[in-house]
Amino acid sequence: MARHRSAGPTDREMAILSVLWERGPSTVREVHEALNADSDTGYTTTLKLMQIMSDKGLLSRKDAGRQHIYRPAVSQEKTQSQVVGEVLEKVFAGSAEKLVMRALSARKVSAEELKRIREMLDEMEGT
Amino acid sequence: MARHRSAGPTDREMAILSVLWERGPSTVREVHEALNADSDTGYTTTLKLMQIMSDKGLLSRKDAGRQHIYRPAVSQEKTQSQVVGEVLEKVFAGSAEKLVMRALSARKVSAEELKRIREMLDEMEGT
DNA sequence: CTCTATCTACGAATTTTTTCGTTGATTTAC
DNA sequence: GTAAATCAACGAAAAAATTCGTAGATAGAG
Repeated sequence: MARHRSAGPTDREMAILSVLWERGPSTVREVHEALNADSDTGYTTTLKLMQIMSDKGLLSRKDAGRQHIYRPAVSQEKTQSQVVGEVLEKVFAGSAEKLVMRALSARKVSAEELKRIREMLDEMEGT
Repeated sequence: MARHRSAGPTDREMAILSVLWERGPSTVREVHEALNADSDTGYTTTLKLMQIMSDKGLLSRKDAGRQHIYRPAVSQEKTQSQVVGEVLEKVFAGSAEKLVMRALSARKVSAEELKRIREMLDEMEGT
């Protein structure tokens, strides 16, 4: 009697979405091969997952001869916001500050990026 | 033949850790009741999960008469960093900037917090 | 046309995560 | 002391997520 996931794509679904966001509309084969740079699962696994995602409304597809061309049906922005929102609640008790701190110390951030972050802070305070 | 989770506590495990980080060492009963403010699962569910987490090394426990006192065996800092690291890779293609942006627009951040974030940016640039 | 490769569909198996029922022990209230 | 409440242990079930095998259809090579 497991409970409902609040929302958001699963890990594998996320991986597939990432490929599609980056590559644009693609066939199962293309996604599968992009994916197998990292992992190593069968072709039908990727296919099945993409079919499920299509049913769920995460992907849309159209026929192209014998094969199908898939594209994301959800935006990267919204999905990212959704995931961040979940993590914020579940892991950081809602504190965006803490999350930002951890993110900044987790990775090198270029001077360019720091600048843009500052600009965003300015905007937020400016109002 | 599902694959290995790269790391990190599951959702429910995370919820339990959060309670323990906030409350400090607690009994199963206490954790269970703190949890059921939100969800609504049986006592034995919480118990079982905490036993599993104990086996995994996420929690440690010591006897106190008939009952056990549990405490986190992993730090909140490391766990948060770990989760952020995963999200960074899987959802933001490694871009801390993007993650920070989304986090900032996801929640109201107080002037105080903005200030501390700025200070962190200063430190990072200062070097 | 025939053979081979490739693709989707479908069902099912596996793994992981979450949940609970039952049991037996121990404490507490009466 | 007896009954009711509370607890940990354990095994198992249910749900969710991931994986793949097989089958049938279609396209392309020869």
